[in-house]
Amino acid sequence: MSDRRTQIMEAAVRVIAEDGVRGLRVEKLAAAAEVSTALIYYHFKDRAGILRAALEHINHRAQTYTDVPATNPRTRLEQMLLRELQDTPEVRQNSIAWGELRATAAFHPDLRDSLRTTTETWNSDIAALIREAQTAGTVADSVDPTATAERLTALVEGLSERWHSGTLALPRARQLLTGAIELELTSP
Amino acid sequence: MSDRRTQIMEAAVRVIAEDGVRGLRVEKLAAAAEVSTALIYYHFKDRAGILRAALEHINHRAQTYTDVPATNPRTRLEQMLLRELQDTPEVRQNSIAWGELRATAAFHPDLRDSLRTTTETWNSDIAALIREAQTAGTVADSVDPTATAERLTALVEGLSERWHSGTLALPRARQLLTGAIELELTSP
DNA sequence: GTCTATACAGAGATAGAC
DNA sequence: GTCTATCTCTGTATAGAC
Repeated sequence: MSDRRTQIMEAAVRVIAEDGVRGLRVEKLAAAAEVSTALIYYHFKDRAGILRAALEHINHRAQTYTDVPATNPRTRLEQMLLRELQDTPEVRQNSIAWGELRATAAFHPDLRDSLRTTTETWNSDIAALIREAQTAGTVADSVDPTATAERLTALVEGLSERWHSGTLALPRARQLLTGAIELELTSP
Repeated sequence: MSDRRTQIMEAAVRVIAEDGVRGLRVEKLAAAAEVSTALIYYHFKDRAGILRAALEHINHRAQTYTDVPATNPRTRLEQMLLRELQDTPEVRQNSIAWGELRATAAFHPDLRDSLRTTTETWNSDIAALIREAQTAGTVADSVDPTATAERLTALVEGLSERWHSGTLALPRARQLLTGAIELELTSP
């Protein structure tokens, strides 16, 4: 991928995080990326192409920025999940943009494949961590890693959207998530 | 509110559920409502007015359609939550439209107040049900009704969005939710 | 590869009759 | 209150020079 493409995609994340997919205007994207609209069309063909590429890009960012210093698996698990609920520009941008793409996928089936892949990757990363923790003895064997991972990541998304829509304060969101992790990992 | 207004708003829910907020075209709305575009502008002033009213309308619908035949509190709780994850046209429409509303609120702060109110109502309804179940002895007293309600409703929203975006099959979503309810209501 | 300038379509909004 | 007809503007996309 050329430098220009990444430059435009980085700008796309910012613009989408600010105005939403719904509010994405090619001209504004061009301004944000400091290039002409024509160049954007040259690289991405059309608006749908821009969106597809932006999704891939956000996807890629989302997969990588969650790495966390290695301590014990259970702590890493908590940190990985909590990291999505942090008020830093990078996380906020990514999280908003990611939410937008999810929402958009409800109306654009062509976006779904890559969305599904990323979600599955995230789920199985979390599930793997749970299994590690089980091996280490910090989590009970009775816990179902797959289902637990699916629930926790879905909860993160739900909390995250409430945060961004102003329905839920961030500290409360983190608190609720911590409670859920506690509950999920402490078997009956 | 006049009949015409409600007629148009009912159509708006359908159109938004189908195309999203961004995909809402006044002309299409007019066709769906079987009126002229001019009439819509007459009643709602401009596109923003249409949207505001539509979101209020969705809000209102969302508050009412979750009533459930009275059995014991715990069962009603499960049914109220599971009801959001059903593949009937009405639920699907409402749920998609509601998701759109939430997503849109991230970029339109003026929508947040009514959104927050509705969410809080939902939360406290669920919390009340949990307290009832505690009184009835079906749920342990150690459960925190407020936090549990917040987590469960947020999870429903997360699962719901995954369902609509094609990331998660509906039966699986229901299964995960049931599991979460089980976990939340069965204290350590 | 990248720009400036521009064509073109589609959607929001209004005028004016009934 | 409601319609038909139409105006205007915004945003997508392309042509063509460099």
